Amino acid sequence: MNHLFKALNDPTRRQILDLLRGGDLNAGEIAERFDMTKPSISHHLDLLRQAGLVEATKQGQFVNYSLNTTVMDELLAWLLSFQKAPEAEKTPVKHTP
Amino acid sequence: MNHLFKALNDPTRRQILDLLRGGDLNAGEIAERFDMTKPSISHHLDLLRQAGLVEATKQGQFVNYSLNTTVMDELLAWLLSFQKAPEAEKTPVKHTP
DNA sequence: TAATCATTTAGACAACTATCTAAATATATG
DNA sequence: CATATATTTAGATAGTTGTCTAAATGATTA
Repeated sequence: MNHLFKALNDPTRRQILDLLRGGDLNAGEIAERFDMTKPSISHHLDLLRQAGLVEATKQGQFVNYSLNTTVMDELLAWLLSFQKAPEAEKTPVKHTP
Repeated sequence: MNHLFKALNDPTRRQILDLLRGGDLNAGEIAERFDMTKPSISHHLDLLRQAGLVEATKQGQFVNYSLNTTVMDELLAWLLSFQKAPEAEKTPVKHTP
């Protein structure tokens, strides 16, 4: 999960993911929405792609980026496994009937 | 969520969280389980504490560390919001009745 | 083919991070 | 009080990361 955590550990990259929820965009359209140069955005997109969070498909001159959220499943499972009460209660508690 | 993502973006820190699921441990007990110096572990514990993922309580000579998973809720919600289908289907599909 | 547009690659640089050793602080105990 | 134990703080260093500019690649169009 290293690549995934690394990819998510940046506000710009998380914003890109949020952006793509509205539908696919190409690299230029994504870059337009940030106050950052295109090479920088290209680098972020590369890290997202390495993590499997986005898929890049060349369409003529353009490169289309689309979300792939299946990669989040493992992380989701890990997080959820923390949520369920793992320990027995230490003091007796009246349960709802 | 920056502190949270930063805290989770390290294998040692994630291992510490996994360790603490088995119950509270003090700093020394945690350090014992890693091939790393105590100051390094202390630093990792500090970052986990900053993110709110663990709580440190001094008990005499020792410092007890315990999990606090409530901080994960926001992240969990964000991840889950990606899972639900956001778009209408593009081709008609027979729904289960 | 030449010119233009979209995107990425290369290289540089400042800032941040993980780790270490040495020292400091705090608590317990003879 | 003096010594030992637990933990953190300080400072140093190598490696990583985010960003930029300049150049390269690839596709479209005059």
